[in-house]
Amino acid sequence: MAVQKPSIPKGTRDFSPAEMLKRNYIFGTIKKHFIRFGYQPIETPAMENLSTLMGKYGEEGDKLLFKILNSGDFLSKVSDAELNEKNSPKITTSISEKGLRYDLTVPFARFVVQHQNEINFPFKRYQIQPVWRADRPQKGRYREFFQCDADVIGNNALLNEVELVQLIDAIFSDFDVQIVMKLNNRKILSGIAEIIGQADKIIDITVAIDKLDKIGLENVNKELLEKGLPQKAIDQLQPILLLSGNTAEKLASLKNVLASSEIGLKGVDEMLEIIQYLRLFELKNEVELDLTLARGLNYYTGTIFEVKAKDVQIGSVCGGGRYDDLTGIFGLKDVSGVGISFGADRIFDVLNELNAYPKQQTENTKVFFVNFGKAEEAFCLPILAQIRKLGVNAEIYPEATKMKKQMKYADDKKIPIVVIVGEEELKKSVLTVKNMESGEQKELAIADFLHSIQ
RNA sequence: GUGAUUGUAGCUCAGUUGGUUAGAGCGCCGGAUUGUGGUUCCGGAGGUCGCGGGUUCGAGCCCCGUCUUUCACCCCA
Repeated sequence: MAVQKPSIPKGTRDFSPAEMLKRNYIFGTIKKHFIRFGYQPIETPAMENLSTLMGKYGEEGDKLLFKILNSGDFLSKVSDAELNEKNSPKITTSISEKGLRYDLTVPFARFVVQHQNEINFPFKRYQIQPVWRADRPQKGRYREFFQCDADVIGNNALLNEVELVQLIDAIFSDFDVQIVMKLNNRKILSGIAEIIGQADKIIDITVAIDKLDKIGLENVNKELLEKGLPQKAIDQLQPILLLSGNTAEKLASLKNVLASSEIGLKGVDEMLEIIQYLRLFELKNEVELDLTLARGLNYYTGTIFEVKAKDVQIGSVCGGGRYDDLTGIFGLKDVSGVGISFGADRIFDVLNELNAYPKQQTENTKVFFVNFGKAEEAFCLPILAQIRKLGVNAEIYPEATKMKKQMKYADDKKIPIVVIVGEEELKKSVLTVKNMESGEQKELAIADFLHSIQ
């Protein structure tokens, strides 16, 4: 076979040991806080039945699903007529019945329905796994990336939302990254659509006003007009989009504006309750009501969250919301859930840009033994075993090659302590211990050395 | 899916209007130093110029296609 140039698919990445150390720090930190808030781990398969995934993420989402070709002679079930039509979406259902998961929330809803009799509600689960999306990669967007999800399902109380805010605050404080937590409520957005008489256009409206920050009011209005909203409705929308003041003031004005919309008022009340709760404790980061926050996923029905890093431009690093009926489609009615998803890969990019990793790397090798030959090995191996038993990371070079090469190996791996045992040390039954940072070295008795590294 | 952009040594990049044998820095390997890394000095290996086609006496350079990189749009962690 001809030699082929090695490569990986577009939008995917390899991670080196140095990068994995950083990523494990991110996953470890997030996981630690998930557990502290009472979440329990689950995992689901990388692939789901396509029927589970299709139609959950809107029209765009369906296009961005990676589909898996059926095994075997997958074309045998497709008629010549269908093939000649060349209608890809139509044929997809005949040749593919599995797809890679697009997020962790929909598989979780499926999991909950499938295991409803074993689950103790309210069920707080966390899940840290990769997801796949077939869009074009660009800054902060990959085709394979990790999400770290925490969801509470089977409970309506707004305290769940409040705890998620605390969780977000705790995690980013731990990372030492400044963020803004933006909150909104789909019911408020529905109320707004209702009072301008465009309830059926809710998705177009939210998608357009989501861009207010980015493209400005004029362009948002232009887009709304293109989507078929009457000018009168757009005019009615203006004062709402331009609401100013702090969160409490905005909510007070909204209460007036949405007076005739039952659902809108409900949304305002929910936000008010959350704000009340948030007065009970201190947060390190700011929380604000952002009426332009819409979030694309259309299964959200209540509170929606989005978190942006203050010092790095990279889109949102965490997002989520409440979904009242995601399990309904799988046959379990009236189970509401709320959850958030941390974008580990974006957090990775943010921490890289800010160079915000802790200096202490606990996963690295701490003690390295230079290998001088069989007799020295026999002397060192029991000591090495004891060091490991003490919980200290340690290794020995696998063969007696040139010392220069072994020292360079230790230096490259940034191992802080090198133990040298050659003929002389062997005679005296001692260790020469070198501090790689200072360059100092001294002779130590075995017991003294073991004591010093504890 | 739309519009741009990128590709030359392991990495970062030079390479003249198309003209002999494609260069540098870093890294790698060896030596100076048969028991000492990170600094120094000397030497060496490493390239089908992303891939395929075309124009030309001649292509790393021009044209077409394709893949890849990065960015924006759509959408989104």
